[in-house]
Amino acid sequence: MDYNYLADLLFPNVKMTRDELESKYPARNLKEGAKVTRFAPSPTGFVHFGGLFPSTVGERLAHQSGGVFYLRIEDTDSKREVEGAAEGLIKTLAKYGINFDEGAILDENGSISDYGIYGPYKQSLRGGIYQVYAKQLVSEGKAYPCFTTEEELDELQAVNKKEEIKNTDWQAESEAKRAEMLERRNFTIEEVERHLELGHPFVLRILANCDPNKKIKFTDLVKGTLEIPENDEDFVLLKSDGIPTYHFAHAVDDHLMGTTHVIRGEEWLPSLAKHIQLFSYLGFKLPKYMHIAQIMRIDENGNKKKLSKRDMGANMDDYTSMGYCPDAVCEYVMTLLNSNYEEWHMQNPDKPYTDFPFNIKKMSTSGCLFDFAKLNDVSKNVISRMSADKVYTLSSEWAKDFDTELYSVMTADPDYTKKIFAIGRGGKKPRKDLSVWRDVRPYIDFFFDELFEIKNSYPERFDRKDIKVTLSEFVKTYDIHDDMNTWFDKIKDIADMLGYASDMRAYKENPDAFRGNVSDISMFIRIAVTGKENSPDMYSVMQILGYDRIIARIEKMINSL
RNA sequence: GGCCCGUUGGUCAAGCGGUUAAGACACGGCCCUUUCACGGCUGUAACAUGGGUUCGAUUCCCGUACGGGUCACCA
Repeated sequence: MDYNYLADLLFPNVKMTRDELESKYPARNLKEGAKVTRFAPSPTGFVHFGGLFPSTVGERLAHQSGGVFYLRIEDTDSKREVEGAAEGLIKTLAKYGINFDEGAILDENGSISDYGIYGPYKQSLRGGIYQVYAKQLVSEGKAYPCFTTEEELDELQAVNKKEEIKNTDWQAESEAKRAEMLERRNFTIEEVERHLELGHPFVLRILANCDPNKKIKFTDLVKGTLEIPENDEDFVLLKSDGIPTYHFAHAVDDHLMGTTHVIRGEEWLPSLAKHIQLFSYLGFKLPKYMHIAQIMRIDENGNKKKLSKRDMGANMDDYTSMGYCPDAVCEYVMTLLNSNYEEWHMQNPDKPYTDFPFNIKKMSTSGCLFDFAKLNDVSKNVISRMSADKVYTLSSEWAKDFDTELYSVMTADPDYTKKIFAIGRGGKKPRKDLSVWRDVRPYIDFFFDELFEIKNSYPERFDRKDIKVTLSEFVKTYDIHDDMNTWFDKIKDIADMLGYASDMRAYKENPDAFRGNVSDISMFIRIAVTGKENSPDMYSVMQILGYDRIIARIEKMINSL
């Protein structure tokens, strides 16, 4: 077989040689140890949590080492491509601190363009490049055209249509398929010419003359030493439309773009043998690989499942609508990625997570379950460290998009709202009431008459008459200029008057001697003023609400009792 | 079904041949406290399983079970 002739037959328009092509992509000039990583999503939808994982690893590794982190769009599957997905991806990633040095970027018009000399960074624009390598492989007898149609293939592997067949003999089926496929490798130049003349489409397959019984020892930076069987599958390199498959594009692009570390989910592990073979056929240096564990969720049956796009917590846009701070999400990701992150953070509470020395060796080899409780805790701490101003700014930005009523109320008088957020904030032990911006409304609503409604919500156990007396007495004596002690002494006076203990210690020693205690008296007032049984410190709350509002609310409550 | 990966408390996980098997979240109790939130103290709770190797295995090897992934002209 004259492979050069076959190559010309198959790729008559490819004139460029591999050397000519590669001269356009010089080696990167980076310092020793600098890592070149990439995020290479296919634009089929939104960014999901599972995608934030590898991209965070890539970003950290590259930027921590003085290397390059770039974005490549893997849009080789036109059927699944979603309009505008790539643009959305970039914007979302940016929110989470995933910024690219190179690659497909958003220009000032908001559309994708190339930045860097290793482009194009959209695979659909790289057709000519793949063809050069494809032609080379054919001319070396390492790849061949296959004219089997998709329909014929489907018949062969009815088995692979998963669900339906649970009990059939997979092995027999796949052997039959393999035998059939092997047949396709026996063709003559004349047959190829005939097919081509008839305009039959073909795919380009790799000639995988490997022995699956032989194992390759391979070291993955996360998983450690792996033993995988050699690839024996004549997988597709170029689809019938001339566009490469993931495998082929991965080899060519990561070689040309100088990727040093390929970071991807462990679902790629089964195709690793294909990639090793391809790199070797092509004479490319194999990059280092990091197959990182998947994020899991619990399904209806209590089993772990890969967190998929549909699941709660998958879509990053959901985090935005719930009001999670990107910083909190990033920190949570770090805790999952490097188990010593939390310890480091406790020692360096004021440093950004980007100062943390990210360590590949500390990465988990097993998948982890997504845990909202933990995220909330991280988030609560992140918010508790913010200034009142910042909380105001961020929460009102959120409310603008997701709670317009709250937005208009809270932004009407920014200073007033900021005072609310300032309660219990800034000290060594700040309040931690807020995990997400969605929590803001129930936390602050009673400060605004527009969102506040007087209603008798006193629990049964309280004596109505005592409540009434307490409220009237409070109105009589309340002076907003009182300091905290004076203010509270007045409340204690009411307690004494009604036979409630003003001294908690005395009450605890002999509860039966009193009708109740001062906390009950406080509660009478709290419910009238805030409508809630729980609130931040009452003195501060009242200082912010102001005399008129307090008195009005209490009097209304007295009348409703 | 083949192949690959994994398995320490409810969750995330330290550990890398000898430990009272850390810590964080969640949960319970106590303290502080006018409620809440915070903070302090404290409690329940784990090495999937069977064989080896070894003076000694959570740690190393083999098997089993269980879980996950994958088996496309998708990535």
